[in-house]
Amino acid sequence: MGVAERRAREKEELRAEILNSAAELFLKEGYQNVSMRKIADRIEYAPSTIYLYFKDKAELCQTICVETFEKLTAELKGIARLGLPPEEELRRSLRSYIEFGLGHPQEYLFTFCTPAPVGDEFSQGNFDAVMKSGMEAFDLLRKGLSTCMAVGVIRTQNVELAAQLVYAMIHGLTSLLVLNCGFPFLEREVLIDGLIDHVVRGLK
Amino acid sequence: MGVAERRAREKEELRAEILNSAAELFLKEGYQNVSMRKIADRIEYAPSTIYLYFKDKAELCQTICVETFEKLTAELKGIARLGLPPEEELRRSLRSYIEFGLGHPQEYLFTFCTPAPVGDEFSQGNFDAVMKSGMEAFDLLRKGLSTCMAVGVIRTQNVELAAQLVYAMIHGLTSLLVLNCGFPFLEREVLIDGLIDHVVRGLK
Amino acid sequence: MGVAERRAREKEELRAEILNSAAELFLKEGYQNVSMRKIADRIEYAPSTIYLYFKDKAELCQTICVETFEKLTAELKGIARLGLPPEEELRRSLRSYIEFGLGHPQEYLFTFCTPAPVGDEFSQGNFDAVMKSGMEAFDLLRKGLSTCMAVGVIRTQNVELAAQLVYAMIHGLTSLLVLNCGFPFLEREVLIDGLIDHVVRGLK
Amino acid sequence: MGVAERRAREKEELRAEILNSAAELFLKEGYQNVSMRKIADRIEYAPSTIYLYFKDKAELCQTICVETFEKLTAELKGIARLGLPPEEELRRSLRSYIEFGLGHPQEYLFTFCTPAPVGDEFSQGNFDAVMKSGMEAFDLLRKGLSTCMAVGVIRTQNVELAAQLVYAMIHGLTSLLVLNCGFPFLEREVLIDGLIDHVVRGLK
DNA sequence: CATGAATGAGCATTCATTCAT
DNA sequence: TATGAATGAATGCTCATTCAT
Repeated sequence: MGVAERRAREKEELRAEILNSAAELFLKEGYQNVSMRKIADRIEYAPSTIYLYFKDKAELCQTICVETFEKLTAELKGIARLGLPPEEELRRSLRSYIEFGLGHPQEYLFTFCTPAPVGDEFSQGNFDAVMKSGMEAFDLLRKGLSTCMAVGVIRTQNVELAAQLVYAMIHGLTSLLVLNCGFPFLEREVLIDGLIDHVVRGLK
Repeated sequence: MGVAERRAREKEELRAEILNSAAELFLKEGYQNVSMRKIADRIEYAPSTIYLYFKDKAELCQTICVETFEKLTAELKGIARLGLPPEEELRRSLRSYIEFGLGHPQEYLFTFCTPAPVGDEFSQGNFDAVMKSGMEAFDLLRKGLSTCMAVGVIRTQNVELAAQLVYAMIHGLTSLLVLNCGFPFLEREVLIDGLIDHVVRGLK
Repeated sequence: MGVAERRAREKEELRAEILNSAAELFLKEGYQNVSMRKIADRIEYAPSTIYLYFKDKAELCQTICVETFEKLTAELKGIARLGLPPEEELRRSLRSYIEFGLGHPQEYLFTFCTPAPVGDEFSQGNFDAVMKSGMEAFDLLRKGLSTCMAVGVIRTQNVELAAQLVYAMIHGLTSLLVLNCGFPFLEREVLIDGLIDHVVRGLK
Repeated sequence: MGVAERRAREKEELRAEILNSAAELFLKEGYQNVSMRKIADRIEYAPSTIYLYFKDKAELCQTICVETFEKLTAELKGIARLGLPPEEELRRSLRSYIEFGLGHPQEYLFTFCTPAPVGDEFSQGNFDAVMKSGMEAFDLLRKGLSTCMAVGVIRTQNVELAAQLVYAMIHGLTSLLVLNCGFPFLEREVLIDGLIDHVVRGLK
C-alpha cells in the first residue's frame, strides 16, 4: 500500500532530521547547552514531537554516537574485504578513518571529542551502548596491526600499545582538522600523507 | 597608606580565592555543573560578590584558562632555559605539554576540543583571549623543532609540517586521555612514553 | 439487521471496557496519576479512540461516579426490599454505605470530600451530575430512620437532625479510612462494628 | 536596628502569605492541580521566589499540615489547662476541635480531607513530619478519654477504639460543614450540640 | 470505527544575574 | 565592600487533546 509506505518513509526522514540537527547542535554548542527545545526549533516541530522518536535526550545522544560508529565500522570492513597487502591495507584504513571524520565532522566531533555527559543524565546503559559500538571499530584497527605484525612489516610486538598509539595519532589530526578552529593549518592532503607516513615509519 | 594597601591586598586575595575554587570545581564537576552559587558557597561569600570581581561566569572561566596557559608557557620556557641537548629538550617539552593537558582537563577541552562559536554563553572575545595565549605555547614547539633540525637530530626539513604533525599527535593522546571516555586505555605513563618515542622516531 | 446490531453491541462493549479499565486505574493509582494513554494501553486501543466514547477525561470520571452511585442506591434499595426489622435494616444500610465508600474510594473522595468548584478540570456540570446521584442515596437513609422512629426503636423525634448526624458519623469513618492517610487505625471491621453500635446506641 | 527588624518581619510576612495562598489553592483545586506558578501568580511573585522560602512543593505542603496541627494542639492544650471536670473537658475539647475546623476551613480541609500525595513527590520524611504532629493532637484526645474512663464517666474499656470512633465522628461533622457543599444542613449549633450529645451518650 | 502523528500548554525546578540597601 | 532578596528565562519532560487519514 502506497500510503503506509509513504508514511514510513516520512517517519524515517523526520527521525534522520532530528538526529542530524541534534548532532549539529550538540557539536556547535555542547551537549549540555542544547535543549530539546532548541532541537525542536531547528527542525520546526514541537519539542514533544521528539519524544515520539526518542525516549529522552540521552537516548538521542546515544543513537547519534552509535550510528556514527556503525558507519565507520562498515567503511573499515569494506577496506578489509579488498584483500590488499597488510601495510597497504593499514595505510588505507588510517586514511579512511581520517576521511570519515572529515566527511562527517559533526558526528565525529560529537562522538569523539565531547566529554561523556556526566551525572545521572546519561545512564550506564546509554554509555555501554556507545562504548560497545566504538569497540567494534577499534577492533578492526587492532586486527590490521596484528596482521602487519604477523607478516613482519612492523617491528613492535605490543599490539594493544601500538593500536592505542596509532589511534591517538590519527584521532589527533582528524579532530584538529575537523575543529576548524582558525589555526593556519597546511594543506589537508599534505598533513594526511605526512601523518600516515610518520605513523607507519614509527612502527617499523 | 596602610589601610588602602591592606584593602588592595585583601581584594587580590579574594580574587585569587575565587579563581582557585572555581578552577577546582570546574575540574571536578565540569563547567556546566558548577553554578555560581556552588563557587560562592565554597568560598563562603554571597553569589553576588563574585560579580564584583568577574563580569560573568564566562569571564571567570576565560580567566582561569588564560592564566593556566600562561603557566604552560612558563613551564615550557623553563625547560628551554635548562640548556638540555635539543632532542632531550624536545622530549621533555612534549611530555610537559601532555601532562599539562591532563592536569587542566577543563581548560584543555574548552580551548582545544571545542569548535569556535560556542553558542551565546561564551563570546568570541572570550574564545579569542584563550586561543591567543594557547598559541604562544605552540610557538615554543616550533622553535624546539627548529633547533633539532638545525643540529641534525631530526631528518625532516619542513619545520611547519613537522610542528603541525607533532602537535596533532600529542594532542591526539592528550585529548583522548582527557576526555576520559571509559575506553580501557593502558597505563598513562606507558602511553606517554610510547607516544613520545613513536613521534621522535618518526622524525628521524 | 444483524450487522447493525452487532456493531451496536460491540460499541457498547468497548464503552464498558473503557469504563472498567479507567475505574480500576483511578482506584489503584489515583485520578491524577492516570493518563488517557494508560487507560488506552490497558484496553489495547489508541488514546484517541477513547474520545469517540467520552468527551474528555472529566466526563469519563463523572460517568464512573454516577454509575457507581447508582449501584449504591440499588444496593440500599435491595436491602430495603428484604423486609428486615427496621433496626436491622438500618444497621445493614449503614454498613453498606461505609463499605461502598471503601470499595470506591476515588468516587467517594471526589463526591464527598472535595469542595464544589474543582478548578477548571471538572466543570460544575460534572460535579452536579455526580452530586445528584449521591443525594438519591441520602434519601434512603432518611427513609430508614423514619421507619425506625415510627416503630419506636429509636427515641429521637427529629428525623432530619438524626439523618444528618448519622450521615456525618458514618461519613467521618468512611472518609478517614478512604483517605488512607497512614494513621494506625484499628482493624476496619472492628471500627465499622464499633461505629454502627455507637451510632445506634446514641439514637436510642 | 530597625532595618534588620523590618526585613525580618517582611520576610515572615511573605512566608505566611505563601503558606496561606498555597493552602487555599491546594484546598480549592487539589494538591496535584496546584502548580508552583499558580501559587506565585496569586501572591504576585516569581515562581522561583517561593523556593527561597521552601525547598520544594512537598515541603510547602508539609509545612501547612504541620502548622495546622500545631495550632489545633495548642488550642486543645489550652482547654486541658483549665482543670474542668473530665466529661466537661471532653465536651469542650470536641467542640473546640469542630470549631477549629470551622475557623480554619482551608487548612482543615487540606490537612484532613485531602489524600496524601502519592508517588515519589512526597517523601517518607515529609510524610513522617506531618504524621508526627498529627499524632500529638490525637494523643490529647486519647488522654481525655482515658481520664473519663478512669473516673467512670464513660463505660467503654477500649481507649484506642473509643478515641478512633470519637475522632471519626467529630471529623465527619466538621468536614461536612467545612466543605459547604450546598447540602441543606440544619443550623450549625444544633448539629454540633446534637453530635456531641450523641457521641457522649454512645460512650456511656 | 479507529488511529498515528503531532502539538501546545503545563509541570517542578535551577540558575546566572541584578539591584537596593 | 558585600549581600539578601528577587527574578526571568530556561530545562527535560508529560499529557490531554486534535485531526487528517
